[in-house]
Amino acid sequence: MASDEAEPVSGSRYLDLLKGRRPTINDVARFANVSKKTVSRVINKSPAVKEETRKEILSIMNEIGYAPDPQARGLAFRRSFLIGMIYDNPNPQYVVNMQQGLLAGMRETGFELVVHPCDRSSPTFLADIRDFVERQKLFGVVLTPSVSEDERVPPVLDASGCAYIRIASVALDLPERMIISHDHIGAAFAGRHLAELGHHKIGFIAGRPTFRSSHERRRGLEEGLAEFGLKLDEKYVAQGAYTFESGVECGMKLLSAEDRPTAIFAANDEMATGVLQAARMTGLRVPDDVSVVGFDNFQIAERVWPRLTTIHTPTAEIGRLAVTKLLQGRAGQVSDADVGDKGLPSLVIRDSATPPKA
Amino acid sequence: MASDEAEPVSGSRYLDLLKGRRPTINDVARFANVSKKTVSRVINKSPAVKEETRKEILSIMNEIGYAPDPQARGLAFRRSFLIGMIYDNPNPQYVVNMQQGLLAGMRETGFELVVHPCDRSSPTFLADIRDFVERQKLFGVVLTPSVSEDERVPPVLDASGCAYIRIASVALDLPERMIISHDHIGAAFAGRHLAELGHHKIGFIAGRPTFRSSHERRRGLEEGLAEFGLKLDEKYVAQGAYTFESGVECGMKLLSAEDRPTAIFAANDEMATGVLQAARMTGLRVPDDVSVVGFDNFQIAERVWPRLTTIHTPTAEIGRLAVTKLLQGRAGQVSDADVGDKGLPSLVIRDSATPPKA
DNA sequence: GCCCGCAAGGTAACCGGTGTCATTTTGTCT
DNA sequence: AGACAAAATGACACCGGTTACCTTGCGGGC
Repeated sequence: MASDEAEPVSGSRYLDLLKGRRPTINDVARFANVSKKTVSRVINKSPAVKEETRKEILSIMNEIGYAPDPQARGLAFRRSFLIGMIYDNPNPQYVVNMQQGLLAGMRETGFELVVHPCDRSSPTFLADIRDFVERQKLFGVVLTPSVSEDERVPPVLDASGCAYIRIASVALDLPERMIISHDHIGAAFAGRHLAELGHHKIGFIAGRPTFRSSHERRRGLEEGLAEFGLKLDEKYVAQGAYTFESGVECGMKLLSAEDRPTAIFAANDEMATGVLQAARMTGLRVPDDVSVVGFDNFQIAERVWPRLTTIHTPTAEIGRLAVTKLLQGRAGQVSDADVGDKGLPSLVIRDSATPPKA
Repeated sequence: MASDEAEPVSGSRYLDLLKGRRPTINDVARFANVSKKTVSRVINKSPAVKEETRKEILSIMNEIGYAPDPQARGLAFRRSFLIGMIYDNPNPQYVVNMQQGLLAGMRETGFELVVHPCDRSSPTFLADIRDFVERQKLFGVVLTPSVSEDERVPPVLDASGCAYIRIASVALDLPERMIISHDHIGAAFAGRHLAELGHHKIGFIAGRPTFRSSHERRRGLEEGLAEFGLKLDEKYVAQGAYTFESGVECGMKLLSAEDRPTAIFAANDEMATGVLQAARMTGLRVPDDVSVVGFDNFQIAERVWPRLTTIHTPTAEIGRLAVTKLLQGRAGQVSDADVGDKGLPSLVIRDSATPPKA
């Protein structure tokens, strides 16, 4: 079964008494000869119910296909069974992967996902979030970069009694409120890989500086290079904005310079794709004349030519961990939010990076 | 204001009586010296309230920042203020564009969007949908291809009293339950464009046949070609699956044949991108040796090389129209779901299609 | 045999709104 | 001024659960 709600068994001795209505807690109570409070105890896994009674009630629930009404429950709990995803990341692939991960984490939990894009630069930004969270009495929200990095947000959520998990590339908060994507570890793979290939003149295209990941990815690159005694030369660094267009622009700048790098690490695949474009425009071949490494391993990395060597980020997995942590501590939830390195980035070698020619 | 809920005015004569609680309908009633039923009438825009009373109540709501609790309202209404998006389309760009359109359509309405991917081939497919819709008592759902084309779904939704709008490339239902994307009109542009460029040997790569759009796009192509006395030759038709990989495969098949087409219309951008790949693998240049036209005009069309000439589909706009229609008939809703050709596809000329060389 | 304590379950009010129907107010006509 | 219909408002139960608190039954210690 894909749901925790059982099918009503046809031909049940109770089913016809319902006259097609969806069963309520009162129906269950009536059929089981108990008060609705006892049924409520079963729903909420209270230990104060005799095993025998519990079995009987569960069996009746199953037989008539009863599922508690989240709205009524929420009203009494003063909290809904909805989880919000608040985001401002413009990359569709990121958004979808993240949603998929969140949904995977909430499967079978009875929670539903409400999506809420936002604009951090809007004057009503905080009021929007507060309204969203308070009106729906959200159980919790997952924040993704760069909203997750905005320090004005957590106080608003706390004031509304809304739990939250911040997904970011670096620790910004208590561990129980964070899922860290460790971007610098991924970027270090890129640095090491390019150094191992024999590159010395390595360019870097940074992402939008309001995203911590941009800095983390640079830091990681430098760490990786340092292991081979290499240093990132400031003249090979360009300031991008995580967009394709900025990748083209920065690529042009770096590649048309007198002294150009033999390899470029772009802080995401979009910009790496832009570099591919810039290389074509400047008559350079990838990877023969210049190697390119991206970051994210989104679909586009496999669709462009040459296919991008890049850093894989387990976006969906991170999303799954995020809801798991958010729901942690609730009855029946097992904490498996620290499953080791499933949440870590890794290097994916394709065709866009080779040793430099001569 | 981004929300229909006003900020509480600080220093209000009432605000301190609330002791920090969120105001309820009882607070408003108390302050206005009316019964909560009258307040309820104002909330629901009942005409049976004297204008003077209404003004007074609205002013108090505004002053204390009151917003009705959707959960409580939903419980009484036996319907939530949630709208579901049920989809199985694997293209992230489509999903995100659609979500964006839906959200645009629900802005300021007090409704929220709950996303629900599904698997049409799962044995629990229908039960999943029923559970989702009934448990949350969804106000309505928007169905996108190919779930929208599954005739088993509407009866389930009807039985649950859940409104729905089906988005599809062709009419499948009553007009008030459909938004039609008219894919054949777009595909006709492609056919006309290639014919006008002087192509005679035109290939077509179909999408997954379980999507109506695949057939509609073929039909459109044929319509466009027919206007120039051209016919689609079956030997230039390949059966794809809307994926990049299938595009590569079909591209290889078509391009490595003895008698190859001079132009290929792929039923979406993903497959067109695959054709680009296949052309490279067979040593053919695009557009010099073979022209390529895609469909969708998703981001990838601008990121590949050469940039794809393609058919733009206003996915977000269609989504906006869908919720508008879904919410139609509710108080205060103006029907603008038939705003003419904003919802129609159009041709976007880029670099992948030129006249054939000799 | 009595009292206490705990396990198991019940009662009634409440969460924040809406439906139904009764009641009061208002305006109009004679 | 009185009668009466229409307009405006209120009382109360209810939506489907939960919390707070009370009752019951039973076993053990003295």
